[in-house]
Amino acid sequence: MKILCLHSDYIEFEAKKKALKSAPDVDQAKKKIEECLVVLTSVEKRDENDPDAIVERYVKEVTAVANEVKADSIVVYPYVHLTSEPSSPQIAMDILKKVEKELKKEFKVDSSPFGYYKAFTIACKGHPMSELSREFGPESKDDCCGESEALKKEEKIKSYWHIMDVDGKLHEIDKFNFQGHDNLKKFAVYEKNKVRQVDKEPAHVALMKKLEIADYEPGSDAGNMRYYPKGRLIKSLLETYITDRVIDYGGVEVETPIMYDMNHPTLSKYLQRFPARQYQIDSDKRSFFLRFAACFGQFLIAHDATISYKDLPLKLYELTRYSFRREQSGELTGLRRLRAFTMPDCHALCTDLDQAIKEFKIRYKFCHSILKGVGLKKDDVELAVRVTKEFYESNKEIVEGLVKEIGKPALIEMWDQRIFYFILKYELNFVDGMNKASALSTDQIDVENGERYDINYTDKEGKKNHPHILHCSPSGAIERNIYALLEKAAMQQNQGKTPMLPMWLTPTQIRVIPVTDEFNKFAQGLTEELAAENIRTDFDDRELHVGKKIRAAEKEWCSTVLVIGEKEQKSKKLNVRIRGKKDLVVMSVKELIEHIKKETADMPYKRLSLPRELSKRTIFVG
RNA sequence: GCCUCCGUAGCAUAGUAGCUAUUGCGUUACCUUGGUAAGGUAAAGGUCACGAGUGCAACUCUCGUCGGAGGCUCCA
Repeated sequence: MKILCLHSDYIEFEAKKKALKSAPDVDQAKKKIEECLVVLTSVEKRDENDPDAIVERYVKEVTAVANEVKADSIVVYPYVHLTSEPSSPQIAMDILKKVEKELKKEFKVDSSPFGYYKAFTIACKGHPMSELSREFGPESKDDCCGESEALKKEEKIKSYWHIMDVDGKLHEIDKFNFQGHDNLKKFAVYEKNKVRQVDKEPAHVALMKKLEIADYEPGSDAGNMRYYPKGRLIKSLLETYITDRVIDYGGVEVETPIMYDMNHPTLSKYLQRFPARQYQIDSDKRSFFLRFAACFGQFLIAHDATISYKDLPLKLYELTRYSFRREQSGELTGLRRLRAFTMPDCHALCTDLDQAIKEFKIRYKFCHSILKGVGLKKDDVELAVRVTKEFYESNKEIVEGLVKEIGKPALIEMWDQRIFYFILKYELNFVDGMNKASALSTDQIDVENGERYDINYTDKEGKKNHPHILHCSPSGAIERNIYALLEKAAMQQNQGKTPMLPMWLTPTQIRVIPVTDEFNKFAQGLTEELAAENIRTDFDDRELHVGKKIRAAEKEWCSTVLVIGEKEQKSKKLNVRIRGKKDLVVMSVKELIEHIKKETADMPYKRLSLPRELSKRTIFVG
């Protein structure tokens, strides 16, 4: 919808000739209205998705303008020339009729005839507020008043908060004894009361820069980060790890487009169920939105596939680089909350609720195991379960099972009716040093989209059925994993411990430091030898004193540091400084390799794409 | 999106309505050949975020824009 509001002394128009066959006849061809707000109006193609929302928004906008300029007479003037993508005349007429009816409740309203060539004269007042244009759609991004269906619905729905203990008993949050469960308390308070007392920048923001992992990119939109070589390595390792594990679990990896047609019949309906928070792209005459998850692509694939009950559960998987969510600018922070993020998304199509529940349980264990591999144990996360009352009443033991598995009390949110498309959902939340909580792993039982997307499988009797669909991100966003690891390291540092990343993610696993440049050759040989074992090794060939090189290695969080000189060259024994340990350890090369292999067992390996000689490395951050 | 605070060299910082804008790290050059967390000397490096306004004079005051942080709100 595009409108142009003109506060006018008068408007005079005359209907000359029908421009559309379908145009209704008019009884009064010529008309003059004085002291009015003329609203030139173009109804657009995209408005067809949700005419009622558009009417509501239109009335709101026009009312606001009319009140501002103190006009009590409004002229709705159909004016298709404002847009290059008009809606069908039928819908436009329908919308305009409704608009007129609504506006009449508060204003004197006239309208010019629809579908005619018209002659007109407008005398615009010319004061600063007298000419205003507005543009909006059912999905418009600066949609402040046209809240989506789901949002409005959510306001009405009551939710009940509880803590469930390991024995499956529900407690009121206020009455629960949180002793020994500090993080859960912080998380529960955070979720329920939305209380926050933070005045500092989160710790990981400084770390992500200092360690040359990631940085803000002023040349892009907010929440779209740049990743330096070390950050790319860490991301790539996490991506590989999670993808490999999902494939082991039975995931079938696909790749789907990052943008979708706004007017696709199925997608547009789905879109309307959520707040208008997506990026839009206009290309020629079509509008696209950037995906906020892999659901669309995977559902469209599933829609076209021939699926037998024997194939189920069918687990479709994609690592989305990127998913996009246009979060409000004030909500973005470092790597915690982004507008472009990398999210593994694994759906499972299941025959019925029973199979969905069975699979849901398998995946819950799977998520815990994924997070453990990433470096986040059960101690590091808090469980939240969101469930409809109806589902809970008849499936208590499932929720209890989730709590039992994590082995500590959890937050339960219960709704008296279903808001979104799911009946049960859990999240594993990380609570950071400032008591902020963010969801990592999550899974949902979706009872709606099988039908919405017309996804079918053939059952034993040869009949078509819609599957139940599980939506799971086993790790949550990769960037958020990095955020959690850095925040965890920062918390350890505050407790006087040495901050570090899991060794398999550490960019430099072995730093070789020659005592003088005399030993550079030896150092280089040793570096190559270790690197050949798939251990990320580099050596500090810069003309610096040993103490300084060690300091540099410590500041980079290198897992192990070797200082080598004459002693090592002769004895072939290495003095190894292991991060987090006070004393030096003497090892042979073989023992060192074994130590690293043991620490990184079963985790993927990738090379770091930087020169092994530190003197040849570009400094990306001061 | 709204409210509050912030933006000075690659990074981190000091400072003032007035003459050539601090300091540290890093960078470059030279000296130092050094054994487990900072060796020495020197040099280069700045449109004080951007734009407008007020003043004889603006990095400094005011407004706007952009970017960042925190709060509100939100998180499919």
